[in-house]
Amino acid sequence: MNNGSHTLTDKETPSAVASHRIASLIRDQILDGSLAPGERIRQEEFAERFGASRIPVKEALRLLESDGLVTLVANTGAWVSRMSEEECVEAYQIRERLEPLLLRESLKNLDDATIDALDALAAEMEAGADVETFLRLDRQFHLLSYSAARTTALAEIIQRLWNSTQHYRRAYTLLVGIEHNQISHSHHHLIVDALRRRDPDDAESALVSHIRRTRSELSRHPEVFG
Amino acid sequence: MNNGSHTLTDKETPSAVASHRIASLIRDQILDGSLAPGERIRQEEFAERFGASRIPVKEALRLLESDGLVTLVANTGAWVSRMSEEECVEAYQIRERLEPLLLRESLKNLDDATIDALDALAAEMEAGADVETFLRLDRQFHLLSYSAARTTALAEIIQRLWNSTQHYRRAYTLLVGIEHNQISHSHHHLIVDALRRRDPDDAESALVSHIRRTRSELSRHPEVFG
DNA sequence: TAACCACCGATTGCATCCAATATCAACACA
DNA sequence: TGTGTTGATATTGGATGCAATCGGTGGTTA
Repeated sequence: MNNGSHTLTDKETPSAVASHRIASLIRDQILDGSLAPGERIRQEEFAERFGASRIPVKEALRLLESDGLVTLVANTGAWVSRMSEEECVEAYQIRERLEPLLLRESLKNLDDATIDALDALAAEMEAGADVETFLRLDRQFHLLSYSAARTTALAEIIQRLWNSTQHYRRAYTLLVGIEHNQISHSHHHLIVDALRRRDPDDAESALVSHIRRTRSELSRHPEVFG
Repeated sequence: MNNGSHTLTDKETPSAVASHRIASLIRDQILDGSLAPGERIRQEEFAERFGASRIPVKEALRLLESDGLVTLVANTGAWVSRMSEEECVEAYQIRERLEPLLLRESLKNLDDATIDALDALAAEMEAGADVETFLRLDRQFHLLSYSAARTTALAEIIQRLWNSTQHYRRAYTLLVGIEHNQISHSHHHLIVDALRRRDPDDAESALVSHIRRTRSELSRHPEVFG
């Protein structure tokens, strides 16, 4: 889905094809926050920005629409998708059911070196830094914990959900500060511990409570969706 | 996603737009079996068949690719997606986690009349008929049981999974015959019973065992994927 | 005889041009 | 003064034509 370094499914996307390349560029801009929800995307403007015609931009927007990142209205235009609180909560409900399954699948093939790396990441997060580093390390931690899974369709659905909620996750973290998310460190350690013991059920339940906690936190801060 | 009558999410797809209309037509052909997995889809051929240019066909193929129904290779062509046994099993693993959630969400708003209708459908299936009727009623039963859910993203993911596995479900049923799926009737009755008692946990577990049974049956008949 | 290379047809990807549609502002009218 | 209507403008959707790329076939050579 994404050609960036922070990808989950590295399927060979022919980025030689302009429409896919453009889709990746726009996607990155949405994910890193330079394109905020509600902002309009004009085909002509982006076409000349990327030095291409409007056709590949149009197709790129279609791709992003199916990712849920862009909302298209016929004969009218394209906007960066805006999520309501209900939609975001729904995404977390789905993640709560699916990510444990992905973690379980990954655990089947997870080697000790990767578990050590996860441990190191959890410790590094605890050292504390700025919000952007916190978000980056958190993403890295979870993606690495899923990296040994061979279930590509599942990974793709989950990556989609991560992407579509990314903006609101950042907004929430910026709002409450990382010190308010200290409890996440405990969750991460619990997950690493369960993985090291090769206990899939325990790993699942630790991850469930981690995701559920974030969901309820988001519900307590509806101003993120204003 | 789909403009046909057998749709789950009736979001206003502007079918005035040619690319969406064409996507629906091709999707229907894939779902009803007239376009089998592995078959090639030539842009020019389908363009003149639908009385349009190649551009909307190309965009329609992109849409179908993101639905997982079509596989695109750059500068080479498009084929109806073919699933391996592993991919199909993976789809069922995901369904096993997600559909119970959708059923639970639906149950919150399900009225008694709909439950009666589900009961009637379960009975009608038991009366027995040909394979095609069996498949149609089964689909109708489950979609109706989900119809009161307001979680659109969840419904969309599940519809996608149904669509991508539809061909293999049909192949399996044709192979073993409907009499071999008598046990499904019991599952359906269990689900209706749990819904009538407004017991979400019981409804979930009945549905889980229903889906899991189908998954293991599919694993026992790998020739479906030959 | 088998393997390798060059060429050619077929098919898709992209750019340019034209048509259709929505948005917005000015204007007439009650 | 408020409202409905109508026109101009901006923006997207689609058709045609050309360039780029892939797959197969024939010929050549070791």
